Amino acid sequence: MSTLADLIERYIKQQIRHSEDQTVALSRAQLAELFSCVPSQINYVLTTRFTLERGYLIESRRGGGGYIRIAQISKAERDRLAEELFMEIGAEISEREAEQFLASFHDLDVITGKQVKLIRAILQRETAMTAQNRDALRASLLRGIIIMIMYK
Amino acid sequence: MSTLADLIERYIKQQIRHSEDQTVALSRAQLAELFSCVPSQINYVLTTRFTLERGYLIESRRGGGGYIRIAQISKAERDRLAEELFMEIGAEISEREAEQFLASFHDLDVITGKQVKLIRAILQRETAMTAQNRDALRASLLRGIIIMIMYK
DNA sequence: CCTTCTTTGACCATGTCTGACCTTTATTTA
DNA sequence: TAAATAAAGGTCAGACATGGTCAAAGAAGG
Repeated sequence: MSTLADLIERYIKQQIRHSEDQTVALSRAQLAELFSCVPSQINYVLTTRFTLERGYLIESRRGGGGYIRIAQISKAERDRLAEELFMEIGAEISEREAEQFLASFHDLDVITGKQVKLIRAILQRETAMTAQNRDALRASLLRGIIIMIMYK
Repeated sequence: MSTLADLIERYIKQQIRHSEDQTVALSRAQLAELFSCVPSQINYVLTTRFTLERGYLIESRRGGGGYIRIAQISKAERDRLAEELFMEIGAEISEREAEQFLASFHDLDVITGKQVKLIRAILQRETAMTAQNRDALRASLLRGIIIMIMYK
């Protein structure tokens, strides 16, 4: 049985399919009106079904002329973004930055959740072994591992 | 879906692009007339979209023959401003501040429109995951991402 | 039952636009 | 040329128009 959230999700995805550029702009209030529900229900659907992990970008604006725009990131686009992200790995990165990269690569479906854990463990283990230049080592490792996965 | 302010902003930016020296001089009253709105609407657009942080200089004069001149600053100047802007990212920033920073970096050509969207999504996603210290996390993420882009 | 997902509503934050009133500068007039 | 007047532009508060958040109640599934 479909829930309201499912219906709204389906509706939005249909709109995206029918669009030219895999993007829809909608009014939260109007959508809520269309489905006879409270506006915040729309937020619920967005936060549970149109996340970055699932390949969607959401942007919105309040006030007069406000809107919610949902864009589906295409496979090619994701690859491009992943490529860009990869280029952004500097010569040296902190543990925290490495963590951010891992999360982003995961979001872009470059690596799985298990791979994230494995890579994290590898980074920790390897950097613990050397006394200097851990950040550089971490960057090299991350780069090496990611490129292996990307071009497998 | 565009608001009046958006239309006026677009119009002015177009004028600047079509100019020789990245500068336009306009009459507040005439512009207001052109867009059928009150003159103060022009001020609204100027103060929200053509700020120094975003790379524009405004000068004006009242009285007979008065004018408003908008100038887009040079590339070198923009780089300097971007540097300054970066330094202004505090230890903790709100979502709204992050949004302003993104708009500013975008106007200063540090990041592309697509990068803005991606970064916004990443910030939202990451901050949604942790319950505390969101502002601090947001600041770190923004700093990290921007600096990687700036010095890539 | 217990947990997780869904739905709602009260309250919040932010963006836009207008109009009344103010200030500055140029031009005209006495 | 000082005063008056006209011709710009500036400020600000308030009305509106949206979207966002969060906690709690309700529903569905194990």
